[in-house]
Amino acid sequence: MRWTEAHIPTLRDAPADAEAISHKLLVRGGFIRQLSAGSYSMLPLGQRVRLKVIDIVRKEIDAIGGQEMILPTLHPAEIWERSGRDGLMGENLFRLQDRKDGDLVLGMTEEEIFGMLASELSSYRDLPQIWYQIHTKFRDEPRPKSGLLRVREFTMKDSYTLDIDSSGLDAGFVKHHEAYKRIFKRLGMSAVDVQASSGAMGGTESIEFIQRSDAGEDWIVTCDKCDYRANLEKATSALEPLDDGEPADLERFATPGLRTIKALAEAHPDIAGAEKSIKTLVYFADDEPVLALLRGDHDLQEQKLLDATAASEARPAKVEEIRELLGADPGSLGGVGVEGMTVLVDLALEGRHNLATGANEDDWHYKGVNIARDMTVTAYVDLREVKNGESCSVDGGTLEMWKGIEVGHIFKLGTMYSEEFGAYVQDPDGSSHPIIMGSYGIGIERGMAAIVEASHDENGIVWPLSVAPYEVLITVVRSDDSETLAAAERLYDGLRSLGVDTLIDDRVERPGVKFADAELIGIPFRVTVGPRGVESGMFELTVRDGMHKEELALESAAISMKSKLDEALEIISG
RNA sequence: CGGGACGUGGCGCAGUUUGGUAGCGCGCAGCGUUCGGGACGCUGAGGUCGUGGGUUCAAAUCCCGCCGUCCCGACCA
Repeated sequence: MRWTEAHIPTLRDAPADAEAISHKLLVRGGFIRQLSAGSYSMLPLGQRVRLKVIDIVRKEIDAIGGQEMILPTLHPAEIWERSGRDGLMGENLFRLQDRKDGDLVLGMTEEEIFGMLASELSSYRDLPQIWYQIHTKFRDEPRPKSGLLRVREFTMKDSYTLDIDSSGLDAGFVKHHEAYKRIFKRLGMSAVDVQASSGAMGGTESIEFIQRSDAGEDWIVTCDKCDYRANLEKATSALEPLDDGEPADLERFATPGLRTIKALAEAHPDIAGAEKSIKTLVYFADDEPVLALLRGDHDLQEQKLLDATAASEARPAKVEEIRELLGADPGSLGGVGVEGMTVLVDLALEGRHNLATGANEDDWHYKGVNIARDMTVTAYVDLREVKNGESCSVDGGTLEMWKGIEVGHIFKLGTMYSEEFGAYVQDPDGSSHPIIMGSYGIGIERGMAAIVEASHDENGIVWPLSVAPYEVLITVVRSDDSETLAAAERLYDGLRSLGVDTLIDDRVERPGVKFADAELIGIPFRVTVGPRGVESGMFELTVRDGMHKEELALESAAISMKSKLDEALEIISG
């Protein structure tokens, strides 16, 4: 492509209040433009990158047996009502009406539609299947932000596995897991797989792929010794064992004015240290009151509460609600004697005794609390949020926390969609089984932004070769000089005939402008062609990543450039 | 949804406190000089000041409503 024929409007200035560096660079470089909050146009340069990302994703999913199709994004709302996700997704689901007042929604993912298609299958012989599409998704995000990182309209590769049994699901899940690792490697990313919560998708197991970046919104916990990696929403850690001594009797004691665990611990260090206290939290999970009990020095991880209650929404109870439920204000709450209400106790409290907790009467507490003896516990579950520096529950290593961007997520779904949409097949014995589904997503444009977040310098983007809008940029230093331009054109034709994706900057601009633009748009290899080089028979090659320079002999420049590219591509795919 | 800020040529902004009919930088067009790291001179084009209403002789500026955008939080596959 010739720069003078291309649409590459680079800018000196970027949106000043934008937070994410990838957003600034992609706007300045002429890759994207914002239309409205969370809605972006892909300009020619951006579209080239996007298509290269899509191509890599498509090839890898094809390679594990995926069959590409394309489904509607406009869905009758009734389908989402049937799956129950209409309510589950709440405000995040775009809704609209057609001319006949029919309720429609725009798809966020398409388990429902794929499930409906799967209902046409009738025999185990039809399985397994991997179906996928690369298509637009809509989410009415409460707060789009950070450019392409969180938008309302985007492209997702969503694939779905259909299997007769859980071992089939496991196999499809592993295939995707491996394919995703290859995809992110080929995209030039260092994204890692971490254990994750399934959230509103439901299902049993899920793994996220996270690109480390401060622009990310997920906190990841990793062990410095082993390969334990988990989203904070899911992460666990090992705790030092505590000795509670001999079990004592339950006893009420007055605690006037003591409304925090800290105050209680300071006033009664012998009986109510934070580790020996119970933190009592009252939540509403889908309008159902839940008591969540944690050790006094621990914090609740709300996603864990959601997972434990299978609720789609949780919120702390208001003070008046708490008073109505338990008869006391926060600060004097406890689980002793609570009946007829879900009581979830964190695993760190299991088997503990001689603890202190509120008595559900203002200014009174219990001591000598033995959870198993004195409370009606619905379940012991993991509710605690891991803290930085705690010990790994696998090998005792030290846990570190860092932020990252979720670029992919794979789920073992189970049978909920197939049951709802009638996707059953018969096994060899003739009995009918719901198809077991898995679902697997990659956000294409978010991936692009994550690449930029991870790969840029002070002068601009450093695209990995595999997704760069062009592989080689020829910067013509004096394109008004006919001899120089002719030499550059010969190189351009030579590279193009060798199949190299080449952009030639043939603008009549000063060199500084061209160099600055070259670095901004981040093409991996730049060949500088100027009168000086034509004179001496050498072109200068600059590798964008690191800005290393070397010389190319003029007459063989195209060939040697091509072999350098092949070498680089081999490193990526090998 | 709560808090904060902003909306003025294509882009980035000043002007608003103190009302008098719009300005700067970049970019763009023409001419000339220059040009291997964001050149310079001259000339020029380009703006319903987000929008609706109000106050006023007069509104980018003051008042009210609405819309939009960004940031923090809540939220979020």
